[in-house]
Amino acid sequence: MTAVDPTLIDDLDARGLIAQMTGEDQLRSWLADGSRTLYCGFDPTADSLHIGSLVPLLTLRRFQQAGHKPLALVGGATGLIGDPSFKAQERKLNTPDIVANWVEKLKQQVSRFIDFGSAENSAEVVNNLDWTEKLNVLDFLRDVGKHFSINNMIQKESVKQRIDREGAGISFTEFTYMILQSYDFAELYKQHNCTLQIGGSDQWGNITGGIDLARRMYGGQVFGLTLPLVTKSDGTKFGKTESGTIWLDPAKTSPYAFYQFWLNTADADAYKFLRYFTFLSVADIDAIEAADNAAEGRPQAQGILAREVTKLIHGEEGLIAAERITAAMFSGELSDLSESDLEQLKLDGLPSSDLDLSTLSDTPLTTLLADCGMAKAGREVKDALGRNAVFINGEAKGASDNMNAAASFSVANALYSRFFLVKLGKKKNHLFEIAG
RNA sequence: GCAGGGGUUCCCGAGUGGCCAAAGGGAUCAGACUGUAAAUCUGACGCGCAAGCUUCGGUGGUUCGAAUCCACCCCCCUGCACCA
Repeated sequence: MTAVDPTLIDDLDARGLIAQMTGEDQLRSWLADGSRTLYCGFDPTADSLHIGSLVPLLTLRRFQQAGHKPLALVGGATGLIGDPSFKAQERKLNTPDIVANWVEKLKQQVSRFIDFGSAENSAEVVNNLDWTEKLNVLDFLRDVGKHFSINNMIQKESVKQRIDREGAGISFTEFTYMILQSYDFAELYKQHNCTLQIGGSDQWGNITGGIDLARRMYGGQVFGLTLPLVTKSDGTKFGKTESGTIWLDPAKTSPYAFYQFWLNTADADAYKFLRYFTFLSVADIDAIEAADNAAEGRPQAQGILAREVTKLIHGEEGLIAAERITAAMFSGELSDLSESDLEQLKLDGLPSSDLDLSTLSDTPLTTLLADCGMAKAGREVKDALGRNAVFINGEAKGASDNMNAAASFSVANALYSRFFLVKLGKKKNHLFEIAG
């Protein structure tokens, strides 16, 4: 039997990672007394997870490090239905082939965060479609549905607003989601002796549903633990930026952009995020906070956070690439960059595109920079030009340069006759390479 | 099905014949201040370098002129009825 770390719950608690749990004392001793199997579900709602799923994902890993066996459940079945929990509106159903495709991608992604190789508590990925697919309706209704009381289900906070609220409503399909997820827990209890489900705090209703079902169907005593929803001090939504969601897939959010996201964390959130998203000890994080408070000026927390999380998600190479670009864009002199440095930045994931000089004469900068994705619309570029906040190879451009892109992008001005590094505002950079 | 309420620019939400690309707030972008932070202040915020162009559920109409008026249609909500 694998040795377990009995302080796990205390550590999670100290990190602020426990929103709710069932049978606290019982659960503590249950986890302290032996290696247990737990699971967390991830529904395929896109072709990649985003940082919203990071807290549960990393928590699975914390359990594994403490000697427990994690199961990552990918919701091939539940993804076909859609979880109504705290959703304001009914969602559109995705087609089975799309969901199946996403399931495959999530399986691979999830696999990188927990350890499958080694020990007795090696992780597994399971798919609830495997046991739901062959279930027929009548059996489901008789064997599973009988254990659920509609009276209880409509009391759940997670669906209450959909039931009470004007203008929303809930379909039978989504309403049934809770039953499906409950069935997962019961099934995992039977198949894997899985006795704990973790998830975001929005999953509480679904988790307690599963606990009841496992008891009713198999007489099993199982537990639930939920993790807090990540919030930001300024009240805006965590995990989104102007350019959209922060994904875990490096093809969707480059390690550089990922690193920058964490680096830009507000002071008020930085230490909380260190506790949530890194494996640094709580004592170390407290020490960092104390040191930052004592010091003048810029805190070190964001840098540590960005490094730790980027390394966790994108590995050492991803981190190095992100730091290389950051150094070049925010501190380095352009003249310090060698030709191969520039080539490397492009490979590292600095946004870049090819430039055809021959078509430049009638293209305003506003169009050019909006099209390459630096700004959402020409208007933003225009605004920046009006404030001399556009730099091409370090040279400030103003409104009068707008119609004269050809002069700004001339071979003579190019770095190594090939590259243009364009900066819009303080934080947006783009590398152009002369095509051909 | 009947009655009533409603569909406005990313979101919330004003606007009921011209002064409306459409108040206000949020989100977002840029600038100042800083520390690639927060707060604050400034500017931008349908598209377009511009001239100008395209919007207010849809289609048609009235009018010199419509988000605003009329007709029909679609969708949502609330009652009631129908169904059982």
